[in-house]
Amino acid sequence: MSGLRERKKAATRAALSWAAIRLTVERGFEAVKVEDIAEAASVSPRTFNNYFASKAEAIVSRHLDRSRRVARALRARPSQEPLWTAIGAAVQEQFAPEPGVGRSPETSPAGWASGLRAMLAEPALQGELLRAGAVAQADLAAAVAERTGTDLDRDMYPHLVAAAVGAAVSVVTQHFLRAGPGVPVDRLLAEALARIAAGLPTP
Amino acid sequence: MSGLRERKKAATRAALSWAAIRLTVERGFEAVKVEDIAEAASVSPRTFNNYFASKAEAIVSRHLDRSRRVARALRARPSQEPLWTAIGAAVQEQFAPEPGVGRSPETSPAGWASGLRAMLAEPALQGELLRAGAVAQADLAAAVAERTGTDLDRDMYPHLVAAAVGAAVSVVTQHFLRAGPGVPVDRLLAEALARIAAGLPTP
DNA sequence: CGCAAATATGCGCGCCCCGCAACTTCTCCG
DNA sequence: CGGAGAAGTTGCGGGGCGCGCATATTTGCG
Repeated sequence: MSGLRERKKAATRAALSWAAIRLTVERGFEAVKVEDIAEAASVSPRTFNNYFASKAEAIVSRHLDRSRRVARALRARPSQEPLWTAIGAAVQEQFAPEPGVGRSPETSPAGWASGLRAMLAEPALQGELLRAGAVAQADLAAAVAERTGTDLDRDMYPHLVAAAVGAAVSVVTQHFLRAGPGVPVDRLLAEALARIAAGLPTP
Repeated sequence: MSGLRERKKAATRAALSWAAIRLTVERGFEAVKVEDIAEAASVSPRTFNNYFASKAEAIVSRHLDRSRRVARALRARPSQEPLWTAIGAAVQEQFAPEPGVGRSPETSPAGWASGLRAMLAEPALQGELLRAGAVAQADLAAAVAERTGTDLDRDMYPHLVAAAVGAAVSVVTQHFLRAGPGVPVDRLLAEALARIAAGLPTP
């Protein structure tokens, strides 16, 4: 069912989200009006709100989509694989650095990075970002429950695993933004997940 | 420095937060206007925004305060105590059920509980709640760094520990609201923390 | 008691989010 | 292939909200 309609809708959604991100990184969250985003996506302001309930939602939309794919990736792993091995692979698969994407041609890498930091420092964005993480965790918990034969309603286990994975991703992201790209993301992710799977003993 | 000024300010803040919570539980988030909260606290609407930047912030304020106390409690534990023992105690200390508090005299326990659920289901609230958790985690990470002699900027370890604890608290809360008070909170918390400290092995 | 600082309040602006009612574009089936 | 109907877009308008600014009031202190 990928008619013209669906494709156009997806395109508009992506254009809006991308415009929201780009403009916010360039000018700052407060300085970007919904009208600007709509215009950048060649759409009426009213239409913006048909796709997203807020500026923050639009900006976070990409992160949300990517995070939700982790659960799908986990289901695709062979079922005889140990849980934490499968989780590690599923996460790496989604958070691998995408070649070429993620920067506007007009902006210098340095300016982009600092704009990104400023954007992620925005309180309104942080809340939305964490909410996106929570949504993704619900998906992931379901996948974990399937794989381990636990009950989503009665057992805390799948929720704990999902929350721990979310915590790892979040911590790695923050660390990466704080310390800069000295160490590649996949190494950091592997380290974080390994520590958690080891019970976080005092080093 | 606890002059009349400070005490009055704290009282107003508490009154506003409490009014926000009570009214939201009774009527629902959308149905409560800032004006109502201000009136319930005998304060002008403009003053509300001198204390809180949004309705959500006011509602979450109590949860935030409580969560931040965990770090303080951890510092107060004897330093020869094993890390996870100390953390368990510090968390339990803050999230122990408070006798008598937490309900308006006018409302039935059942109505209050269902109102609470509805309130916590509100997207805007969830974001703010998670943000509060993130703030508390920063405090907690600092306390963990002190205790374990790790570096907040260079090591992910203290952040991972704090995030894991936050995840545990969050999961327990959700489970408690989902399954009802069949099992006491302190048992659930103990179980969640124990599982994390054990590395979340598949059960 | 009286002044300086902190706080509370009133006013007004700009923006955001959404419901509603046309209007346009796509889909699907006879 | 053509027209009915579904789905998407847009303009309009309103209710609230968050906040800057100026003013009035209260508190702390000498």
